[in-house]
Amino acid sequence: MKKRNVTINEVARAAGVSISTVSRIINGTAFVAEDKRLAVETALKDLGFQPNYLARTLISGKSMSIGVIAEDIVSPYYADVIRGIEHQLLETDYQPILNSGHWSATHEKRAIESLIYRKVDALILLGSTLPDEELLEISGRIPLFVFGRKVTGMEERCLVLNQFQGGYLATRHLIELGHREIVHITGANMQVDAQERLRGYQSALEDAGIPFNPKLVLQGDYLERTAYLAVMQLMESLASFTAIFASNDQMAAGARLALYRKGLRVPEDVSLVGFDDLPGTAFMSPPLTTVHQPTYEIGKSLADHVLRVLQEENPQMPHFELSLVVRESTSRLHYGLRR
Amino acid sequence: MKKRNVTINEVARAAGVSISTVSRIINGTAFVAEDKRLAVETALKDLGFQPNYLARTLISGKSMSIGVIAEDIVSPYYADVIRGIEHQLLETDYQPILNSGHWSATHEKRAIESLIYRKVDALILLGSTLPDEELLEISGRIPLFVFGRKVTGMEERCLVLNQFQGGYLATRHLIELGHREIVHITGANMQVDAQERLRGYQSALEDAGIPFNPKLVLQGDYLERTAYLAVMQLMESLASFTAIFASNDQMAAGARLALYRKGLRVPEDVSLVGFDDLPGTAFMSPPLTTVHQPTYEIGKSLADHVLRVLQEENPQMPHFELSLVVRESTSRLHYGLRR
DNA sequence: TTGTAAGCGTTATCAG
DNA sequence: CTGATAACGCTTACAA
Repeated sequence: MKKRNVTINEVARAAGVSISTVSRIINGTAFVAEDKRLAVETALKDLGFQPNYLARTLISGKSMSIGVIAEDIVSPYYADVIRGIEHQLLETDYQPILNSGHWSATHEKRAIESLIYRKVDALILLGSTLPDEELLEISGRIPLFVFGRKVTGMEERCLVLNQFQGGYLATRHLIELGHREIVHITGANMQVDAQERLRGYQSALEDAGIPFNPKLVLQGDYLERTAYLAVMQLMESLASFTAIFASNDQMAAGARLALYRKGLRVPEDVSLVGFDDLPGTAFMSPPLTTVHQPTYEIGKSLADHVLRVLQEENPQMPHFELSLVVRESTSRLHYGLRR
Repeated sequence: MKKRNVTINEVARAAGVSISTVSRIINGTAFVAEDKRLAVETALKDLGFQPNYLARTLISGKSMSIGVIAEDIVSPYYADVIRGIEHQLLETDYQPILNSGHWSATHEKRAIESLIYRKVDALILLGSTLPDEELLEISGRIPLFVFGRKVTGMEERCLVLNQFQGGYLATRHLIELGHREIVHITGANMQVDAQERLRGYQSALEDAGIPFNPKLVLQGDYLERTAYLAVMQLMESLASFTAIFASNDQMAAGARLALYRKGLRVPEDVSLVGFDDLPGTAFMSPPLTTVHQPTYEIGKSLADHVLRVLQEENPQMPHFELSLVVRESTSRLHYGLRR
């Protein structure tokens, strides 16, 4: 079943020309007499010639591929960025090669080395757990681009969103609806985005003259279960609150289930805001008010940007804003109704 | 910034040996005198030598990579299979190279050719829209494995789940709870799995002596919006039903929102069953009863199987069963309460 | 045990 | 315009 691959050599012999001529025709590098061109072209077809990528790349040094490492390919958040990258690259000769970092510095490092070893022309990191110095060092070896993380020393290669602003927007929205006892469920402990969103929350509170109550800040980890448990516990402690701002949509779902279990309605009894605007949150019941991250567009722009850099164009890193999407999980506070 | 890559040649010169000796030490192919070994090893370290994958692969013909093409990497369903594949491969020297088919034969074909061109050692298709003959032809060029689709002529390379049984299980569950007016929202039109699930639904109905009512079958496409719209319309037509079985979890969410909009409770007024058991459905409100597909395990087994085949082990393709996960979106029919 | 040299399949650089 | 021939970086007979 395994027919040996036909090489440029056999084509040359079949067409009665030299291998250089064949190469020229394949790549359109130079003019070739009409008759030879014809002979070669039919030989190419007849033998079903397929160029060998490895041999090509070995010479040119360009693999026409771009490595993409996401913390987690499964996460819908990164998946959407990846979709954008893929779509943008579809029109070009470049191929994305995907890999996961699994939120672990070891795995990430491994994935990076593996892709460099495979001679990808550039590397895009969708989130990263490696220390700045290490990323800088890698950046010296290969064109490196990072999404979701500012690396000092290579700021112009980083695309970050203003998560602080997102947290602020979400919280201010709740405040404007009259809420003052607003719970915040944080993201994974040390993660920068999570910290920024918390800061946004605090800042909005402060600007509205609402004292910060640490008891209303619940430690989460971006997963449904933890948020669910935390909110359950909060309610059992009889704490008083009228709104919840979760640091991502998944935790908002967890919180929503806790409220459901305790017979609290959303938004009549408790208003709920998420973060990310994952596909699907528009179809939660009720549809979730959340902070939209333009992930797909980011993916497209990022890929485009990388390509430009590879073409030595020296473009500006694109910039994106977060925006609040008001749906049906938030409503004006009904005074007199609280726990 | 671009230091030229150090080659085995420079290492050899630095260590005062020949390139073959260096190669031998790197690959452990043969014994080398202790002193030379030491010299080479320090040279390797000092120069920071990194072997060139392309040159290696050009010779060996093995790229130590496995191409994975999913209809859609973003779909949580396939993403979970991919996660399984990745995890299994993590322990080996093999690298997965991911790509999307975007539910289009053209894109899929393109992705396949691209990966073959890149000399992946095997190809895993997670779903496929190409005709059988084409897949067979590809299978002649490279070890090919297909998940979610039976290709005649290469059955032993296909891993399929019994979707009929899943549909049957879901429907029977509802019947056992006393429901007789059960709506089914189908998956994308021509897709085999969707057809099988519908057949399972019909078969369960028949076995219970419940006449099949085509008006209760709603045409879906696996997306929330369509299911939402279809159920809204159904309710406005004043059709009578007490349960809904959606062909996937996303459509179940869409249906759930429609019920929510009309003030119908789940499961008190209408029972709801999904399909897939995507991460997150356990945290819908209420947690969704659904048919579990062991996607992660499938990914792991599949990768393991591919590796074995590559090692000429001739293993049996693993087999998996679907199972019903009963959560809180279904309950016994309250007689007298219906629309 | 070690080195020389012949590939692997292309592209690039020369002369002609 | 075209054809030798030298790379590309590495592995692997084949000698020594």
